[in-house]
Amino acid sequence: MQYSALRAQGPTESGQPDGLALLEQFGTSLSLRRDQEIYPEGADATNIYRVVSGCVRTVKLMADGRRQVCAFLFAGDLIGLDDTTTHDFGAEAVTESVLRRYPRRTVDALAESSPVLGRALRDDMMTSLHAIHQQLTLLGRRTASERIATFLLEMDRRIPRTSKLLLHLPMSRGDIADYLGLTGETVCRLLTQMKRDQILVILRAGVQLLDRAALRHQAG
Amino acid sequence: MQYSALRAQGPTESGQPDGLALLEQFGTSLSLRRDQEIYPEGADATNIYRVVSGCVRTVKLMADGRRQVCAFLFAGDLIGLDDTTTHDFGAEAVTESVLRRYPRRTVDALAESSPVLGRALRDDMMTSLHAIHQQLTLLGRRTASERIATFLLEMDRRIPRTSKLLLHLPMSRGDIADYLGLTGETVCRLLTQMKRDQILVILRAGVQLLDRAALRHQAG
DNA sequence: CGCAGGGTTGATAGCCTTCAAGGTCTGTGG
DNA sequence: CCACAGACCTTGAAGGCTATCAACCCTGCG
Repeated sequence: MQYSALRAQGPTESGQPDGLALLEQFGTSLSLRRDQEIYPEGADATNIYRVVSGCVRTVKLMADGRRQVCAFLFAGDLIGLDDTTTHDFGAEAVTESVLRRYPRRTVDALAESSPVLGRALRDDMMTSLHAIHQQLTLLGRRTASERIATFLLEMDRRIPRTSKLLLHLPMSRGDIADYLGLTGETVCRLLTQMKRDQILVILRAGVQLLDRAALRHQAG
Repeated sequence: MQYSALRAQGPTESGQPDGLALLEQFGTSLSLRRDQEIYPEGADATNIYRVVSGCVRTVKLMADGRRQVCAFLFAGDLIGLDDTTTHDFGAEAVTESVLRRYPRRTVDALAESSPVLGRALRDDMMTSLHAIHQQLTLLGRRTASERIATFLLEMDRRIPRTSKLLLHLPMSRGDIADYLGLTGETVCRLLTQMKRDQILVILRAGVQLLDRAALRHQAG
């Protein structure tokens, strides 16, 4: 059941369902409540996870409470692939989520014997690496409004759509702020500004993008 | 000659010289002038490089000239390992440098047959991944003076020392600024502030750290 | 109905940037 | 040896962008 559901969701990137399918018999499912921790920062990286449904964030905390969200993960995305012995980031459910868990030891062993799986994992890792590289310039060199525009385009690309018009944003303004290196208030203000500029409409469950060209322009 | 020099430098991390030694017969050396480009952003990742001597920066440019320095690399560090088909960053020599170049195809093939080399490469990749994760929180959530303090401690740890007291900083203030997501002026001002606070002395060729405890405190 | 939590908006402050003007060092050529 | 040009570094003044603090709204829920 789980298995076919996972295949139905498919990998986010141009993937090989068959490669990852090899893993399925070694996976176990787990359900998570909103804000439930999957593993803390610094935990042993004994498992990797795959998002079946819902949304997950990876976070890094500072001693005084400042927080950096490293990534948001959606159906099909792998979690914890880019850690070895311990996790650099903690992982938490943003919404109620279903995950599939695979023992890292098994994954590594299978990847050695199956070039297809090895390639699929490497591709996934490269995708997340590319994303994190982008994030570096975003945090280091982009203005707040460029960050918001970039974020909306990224979500527009990645979030599985339930409705044609609505872009459902499952994470809070605070989560978005911690992802973009801003504050929640700034995120609010810039979204309001974009609403005034007729770039989007703010709805209860998310946003509706009206002018993607303007958004791309604003993203720089 | 080149080979023994490379071994003398050794890997930066707790490495296996023997693992990387396997590669040596397939490597060719190249010398670089100051500011010379090794490869541009987006180039095919056909080779990986190892810094024998000198200092290299990896950079990402925006259309309007804004620049993000992703990393500084010193003797023993590998360049381009975390790219697959194309390089996410360009690479340039900060100072006159000597590099060793290895065809990626050869590296991959050797790594498959040699677990020792494979492990050495994976370790190196994880080190750079861990560093880039740190960089994310630094750029997203740290103040300017925390960034500078963190930077100085990183350089204190990584730069090969020629003198007991002097920490030679081969890169310009502008390079440091683009690495930390600041401006050159801010880097200057904060270094001057640290000098006033007796944390360091600014010398012609670099700095001398007087109070590493204070520096760690300021790094947060 | 009241409460709690997130979202929105406003006022103010502060950090860092921008713009600008010297200062210092290095390499080059007379 | 000296003069000079250029690049980098340093320092100052002013401004802008974003954070902080605060109030209010809205919604969902007990």
